[in-house]
Amino acid sequence: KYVGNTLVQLYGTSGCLDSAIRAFDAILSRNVYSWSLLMSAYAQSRHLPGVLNVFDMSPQRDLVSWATAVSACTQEQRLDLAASIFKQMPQRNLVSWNILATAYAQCGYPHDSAATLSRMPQLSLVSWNVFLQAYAQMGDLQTAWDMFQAIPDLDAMSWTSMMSALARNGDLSKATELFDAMPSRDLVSWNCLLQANAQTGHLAAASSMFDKMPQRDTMSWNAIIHASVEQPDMSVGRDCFLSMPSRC
RNA sequence: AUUCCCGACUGUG
Repeated sequence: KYVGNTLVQLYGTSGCLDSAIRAFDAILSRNVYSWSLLMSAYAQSRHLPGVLNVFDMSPQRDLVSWATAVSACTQEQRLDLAASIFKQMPQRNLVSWNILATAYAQCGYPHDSAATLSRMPQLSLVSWNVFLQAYAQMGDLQTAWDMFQAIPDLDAMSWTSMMSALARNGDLSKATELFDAMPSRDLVSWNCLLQANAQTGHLAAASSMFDKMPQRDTMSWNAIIHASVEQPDMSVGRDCFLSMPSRC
């Protein structure tokens, strides 16, 4: 029933902006979802003017349309635009506020991010994760840790955020402890600790992780190749590079 | 049917 919208989404999320636009043009009866999906397609292709243009042309705008617009400004570091659009929103929900808090953090203002979150009447798990990341970004690992302990229903992002903060702070052993304690590990959590080891010269630990990983992507390969090249025997890095599949 | 249904927010990079 929503074949047209689904096509726009499919092309949009895979970065085929032109195809997404053609799919959108082919839709006979566009609804508010169609317009949002086209905005998302532009956002995925990092084309902020396109996002805002579609937003302006939309016959109807709902919370999601507004949220998509603000979020697109955020990824281009346009805090001024994000804040300006946020102020004009006719309604706001929890997600809107989460996006604003994310905007502050991503533009280098973790204190404003935390201040925003602390004024919110309700917090979701996403909010808590942004909160934790804001304190980590300020370098306040103690508060981040206290928050980590207090968050109900921690998810993979909470665990990886905390682990990443510890690793960035130079506490590789605590980061490793956290990794081992995680209820489930995904590619991002593996890559995070792999990179932490690789970037600090722990080639043995990095290699061991690399071998044990259930899946690897280009970031995993990049991390291990960089680490291999940083040590005296250059042939290790070369062999590693040559053994990398063209698609992974 | 504000409850179903196609869209928005957070982690490595």
